[in-house]
Amino acid sequence: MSISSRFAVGIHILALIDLNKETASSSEFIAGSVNTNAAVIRKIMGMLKKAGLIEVQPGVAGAKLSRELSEITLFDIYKAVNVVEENELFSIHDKPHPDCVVGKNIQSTIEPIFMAAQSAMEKVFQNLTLEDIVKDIEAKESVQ
Amino acid sequence: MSISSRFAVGIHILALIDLNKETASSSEFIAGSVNTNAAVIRKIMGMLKKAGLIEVQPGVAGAKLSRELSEITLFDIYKAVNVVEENELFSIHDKPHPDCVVGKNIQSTIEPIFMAAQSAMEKVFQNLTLEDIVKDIEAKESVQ
DNA sequence: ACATGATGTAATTGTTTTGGTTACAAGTAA
DNA sequence: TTACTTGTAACCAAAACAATTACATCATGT
Repeated sequence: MSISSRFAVGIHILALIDLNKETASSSEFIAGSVNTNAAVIRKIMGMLKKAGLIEVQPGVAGAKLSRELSEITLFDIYKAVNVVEENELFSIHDKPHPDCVVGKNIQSTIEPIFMAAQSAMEKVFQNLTLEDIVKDIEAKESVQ
Repeated sequence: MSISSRFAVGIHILALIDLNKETASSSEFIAGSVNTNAAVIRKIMGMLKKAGLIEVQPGVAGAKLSRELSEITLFDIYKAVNVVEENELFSIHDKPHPDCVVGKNIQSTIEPIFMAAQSAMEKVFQNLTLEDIVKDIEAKESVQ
């Protein structure tokens, strides 16, 4: 099991749009950097657009960020690309036997724990922004 | 995307073995409580056995916990049933273009963040034991 | 107006994972 | 021996992913 790479690609796309501001980042160009098909990029960019993170116009090459780098958290991207449903990171077997002490109670016992675990994970993304990503990339670049 | 219910079922199995100590919990019996096939239960119990959490003997019905309830964390179970690989909760697109500023650095920038998020999630399970689960179930039971 | 090139989106495909199912070898015990 | 259990292997349908192809639609420059 693994969470879709749409999330990583989404971060890649947004960072690239910013670091490549001077020229238009077409889906073809981004696809070259990500190393995938342009249609895949357009699909993910569609999600980012729908979430209000970027502005794109049909027919015109490129996209721009809707907000400041520091105003876009990784959690925003995570939600935009829809890689994990709300409180459904962990699946629970359904219809455990209601006549059994464990079967009757296991779901309500486990659910809040799974929710807490998912929240702990998501909080990491809430505390990081695209600015952190871009600055980290720039720092690595300046060293080389 | 969702993490396999093997984890939830693993917790269910162990809690049931404990709460049903007085009689032997055969795979058939457990399957009834979980509401699935006995072969599925045996497969998961094989993982729990391999991880040293339970003791089972071929041919003889039932299983017993290898350690005290308080000595078995949810993280132990999580690892035992192998639902998420080490540091691979999030997948990252591979072979981004090395001639691109973003493509060259994105992986090393994102990886530690993804690891931190996964760790935050796993820590929740490290801080909970089967004892917490069983006590919670017993508490619910005593109210009814 | 028209050609060019871009985005938006649907349909298809191969691969992998999941959970369920059947079957059966091998062990245990009355 | 008989009955029951665990341990596995094999197989299947369904779902998710990422890649790919195709094409409608839009924008722009000549």
